[in-house]
Amino acid sequence: MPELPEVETVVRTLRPQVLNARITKVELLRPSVVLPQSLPLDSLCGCRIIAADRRGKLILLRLLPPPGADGGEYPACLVVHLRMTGRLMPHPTGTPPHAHTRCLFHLEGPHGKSVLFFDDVRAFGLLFAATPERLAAWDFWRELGPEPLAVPADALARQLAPRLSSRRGPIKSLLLDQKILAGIGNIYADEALFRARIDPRRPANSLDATSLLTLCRELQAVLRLSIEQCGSSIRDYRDANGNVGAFQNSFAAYGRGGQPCVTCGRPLEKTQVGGRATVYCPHCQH
DNA sequence: TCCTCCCTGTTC
DNA sequence: GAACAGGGAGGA
Repeated sequence: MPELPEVETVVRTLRPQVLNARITKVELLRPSVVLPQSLPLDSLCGCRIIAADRRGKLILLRLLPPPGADGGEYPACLVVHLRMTGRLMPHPTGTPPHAHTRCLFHLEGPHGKSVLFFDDVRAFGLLFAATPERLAAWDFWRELGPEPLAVPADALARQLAPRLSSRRGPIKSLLLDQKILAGIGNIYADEALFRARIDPRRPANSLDATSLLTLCRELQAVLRLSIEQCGSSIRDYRDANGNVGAFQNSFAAYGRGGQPCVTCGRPLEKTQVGGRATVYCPHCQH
């Protein structure tokens, strides 16, 4: 379940392997993973990868059109969303597709040839070969909320305050809303709320400035800790080298329903908030 | 603002 | 053989 720290880790491990490589061929094994507004993936052929970035949970491979490109429409970037079970990993040329390989990108780079695999067991992930115009017209992209780590915690709290002040829904649901804040999923929402000692069911507009600042501080802290440990691996997640993360060993709340709270020792409660599995400590979080 | 669906492997 | 995992779209 790649969230911000996992996607950041994928981008960091992928970058040195694909930078300055040229896409020579694309094999789309499952056409439904391509967004309807995408250019045909064949338009990626000849393009050179000049950067690998992250925005929220999105991976962006920035592209330069082939030299002497004329007339035809070329993508400026390839957007990849791993959703639940997506993986992006280069393999040696000739490696046969796996059972859940959705797309293959053949690359010719400074370090030789390779094939970038997009694997996705549950086929929730998506690919989008985008021009700047097509990207700007994508609602999800246009409405994406602020980056949680782009500014200090107090500035983040000031960005969030007006977005939460009119919302009576549970604070956890709003943390998961990519329009409010980009990159947070179920793991880091539960972990941040636990560390901030805030009940996930509390109406968002009931948080005062102090609580919101605490939440922003704890959210940033937990995201940074996880990035340091190369993210969390529940079952599917791997970085672009095939390595697992380590932060799952540091979970205080996520997946620990019924186990003792690391703060007070009482059992953690498992419930549903906004349809999502949620674990919290009824004694410590208010 | 909440519910259902998409998708498939794993767990109960 | 059903329940569950869950990000996001779409509908009630």
